[in-house]
Amino acid sequence: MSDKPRVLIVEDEAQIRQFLRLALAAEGCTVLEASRLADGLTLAGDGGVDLVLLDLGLPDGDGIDFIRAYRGWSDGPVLILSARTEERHKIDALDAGADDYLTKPFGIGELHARVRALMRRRARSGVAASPVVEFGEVVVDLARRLVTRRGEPVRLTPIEFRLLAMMLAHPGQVLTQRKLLADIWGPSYVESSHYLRVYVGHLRQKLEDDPTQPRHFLTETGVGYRFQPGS
Amino acid sequence: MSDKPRVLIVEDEAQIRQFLRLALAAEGCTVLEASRLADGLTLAGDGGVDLVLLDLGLPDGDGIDFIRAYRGWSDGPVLILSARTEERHKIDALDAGADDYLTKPFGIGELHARVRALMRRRARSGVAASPVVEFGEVVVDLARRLVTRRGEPVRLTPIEFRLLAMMLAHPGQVLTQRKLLADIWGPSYVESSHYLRVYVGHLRQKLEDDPTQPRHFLTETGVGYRFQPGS
DNA sequence: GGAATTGTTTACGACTTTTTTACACGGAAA
DNA sequence: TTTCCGTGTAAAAAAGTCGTAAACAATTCC
Repeated sequence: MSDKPRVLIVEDEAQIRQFLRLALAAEGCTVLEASRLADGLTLAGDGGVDLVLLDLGLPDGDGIDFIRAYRGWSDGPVLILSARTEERHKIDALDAGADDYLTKPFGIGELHARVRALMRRRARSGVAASPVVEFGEVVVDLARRLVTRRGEPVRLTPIEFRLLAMMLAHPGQVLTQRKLLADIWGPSYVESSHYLRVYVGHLRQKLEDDPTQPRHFLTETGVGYRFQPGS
Repeated sequence: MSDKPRVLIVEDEAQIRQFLRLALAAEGCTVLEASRLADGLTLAGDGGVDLVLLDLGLPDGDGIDFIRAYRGWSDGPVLILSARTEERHKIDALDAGADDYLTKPFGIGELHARVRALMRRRARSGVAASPVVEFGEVVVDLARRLVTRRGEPVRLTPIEFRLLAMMLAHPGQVLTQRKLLADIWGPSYVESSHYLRVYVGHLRQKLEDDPTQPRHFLTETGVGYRFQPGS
C-alpha cells in the first residue's frame, strides 16, 4: 500500500530545501515543502505525511513548539536538522518528541541512512494496523484525509480536519482548551477559546446525527472537549 | 506493566561500561552488560531486553554482524556508540538495522535524551491504560477525567472533580477544611467552610448509594473530611 | 479580477456552574 | 428543655461559559 513515502520538509533557506528535495526524491519519496512553521503545520495537518524533516532555526517561531503541536495528533517520525550543536538544544528537541537530531553540515549519505532507519521503524510499528477510525456513521481515513458519513464524503477545512485528527488521537480523553488551542492555532492563542466553540460547532454540524445533542464531541464545561468513540 | 526498562550494554572497555551503567541506572533502567559480541548475543537471546547499546569497535568481531543477527529475531531498538566518525560506518550500521548512531565522545545528556526517544517509541506500540480508582460502585479514571457509577457516566463540575481528585489522592486520611479550601478555592478562602458542605454534599449526592448515610465521604466534625476507600 | 472557500470576529440567547441565602437537623453543654 | 454550634439540604441569584448565526476579512482558485 504505502508506495511512495511522503516527506515534509520545513526549512527556510531555499537552497537547502532544494538540496533536501533532490536527495529525498532520489530515495523515491514524494516531497512537500514549507518555509515557515505555520505552513508546515498546515501541510502536516492535511495528513498523509510519513516523515517530517524540520530545521530548528526558523525565523517565525520555535521549532520545539512545532514538535509539540505535531505530537498532539501524530506519532509520525520527526528528524531535526539544525546548525546548533549545543547539547542542550538536542536534548530539548528529542524530549519534545523528535526522533533524531542531525547537526549541519551533514553528509547526504548519513541523511539517507537515518531517513531509511526511521521509515523502517514506522513500517514495522503497525502503521498498517488501522489508519481508519469509525464512530457513529462516520468513517475517517486520517492518512488519506478522507471523511465520509453514511457513505457520503464530507468536506472539512484544514482547521476542522486538524481538530478532528487531534480529538480522534485521544479517544475518551478530555482535551483541555489550552492544549487544543496551543496545538492547532499556536501557543499564543491559548486564551482564544471562542475559536473552539466555533469549530467544534462545525464538526458537530457536519458529523453528528443531531448537532444539538452531540454523542461524540462532548463538552466538558470549563475544561475542554472529549471525543467519545463507539456506536 | 513495563516498569523498569531493561538495557543491554555491549562494550569492551570496562571504564566506559561503568560510565554507561551509572548513566542508565540514573534513568531508572535495569542494566545488563557484555564485553564481547558473542556474550551480548547470548544475553539478548535470553529475552527481555528493551534496548541495546552497542559499541561497534569490539575486538572479537564486527558489530554490523551483531545487528544483523539480532534483527533476525528482534525489532527492539539498537543504539550504536562508536569512535568512528566516518560516514561510511554510520550508513552501514543504520542500514544493517540500527536505529541511531552516536559518535564518541558524546554528552551524557544527549545519550539520555536519545535513549528516552527510543524508549518512547517502543512504549507507544502498546495501548496506554490509565490507572483507575474504584470504591463502592464507582470507577474514577483521573487521567481521562472520567467518572462512572454502575457503568453510567457521572457528570462532575470542575470544582466537584477537583475535590474528588484531592480526596482520592489521600485515601483514609483526614483532610482539614483549611487544606481543602486553600488547595481548591485559594488561600483567601480558608474561612469559608461553607463551600465544602455544599460541594461534599454534591459528591455524596452523585456518588454515594445513600447520600444520607455516606460510606466513603465521611465527616470528621470540627476537623474536615475523610475519603474511605473499599467495598 | 471575480467567485468561492476559509478564517476571524462579534453579538446574543441559552445553559451550566458557582456563589449566596435561607432554614432544618442533631448532638453537646448549660 | 433550651441554647448553642457545626453541619446538611434546597433553592435563589449571580457569574461565567457555551452554541449559533451572521457579518466581515483573508485567502485560494479559476
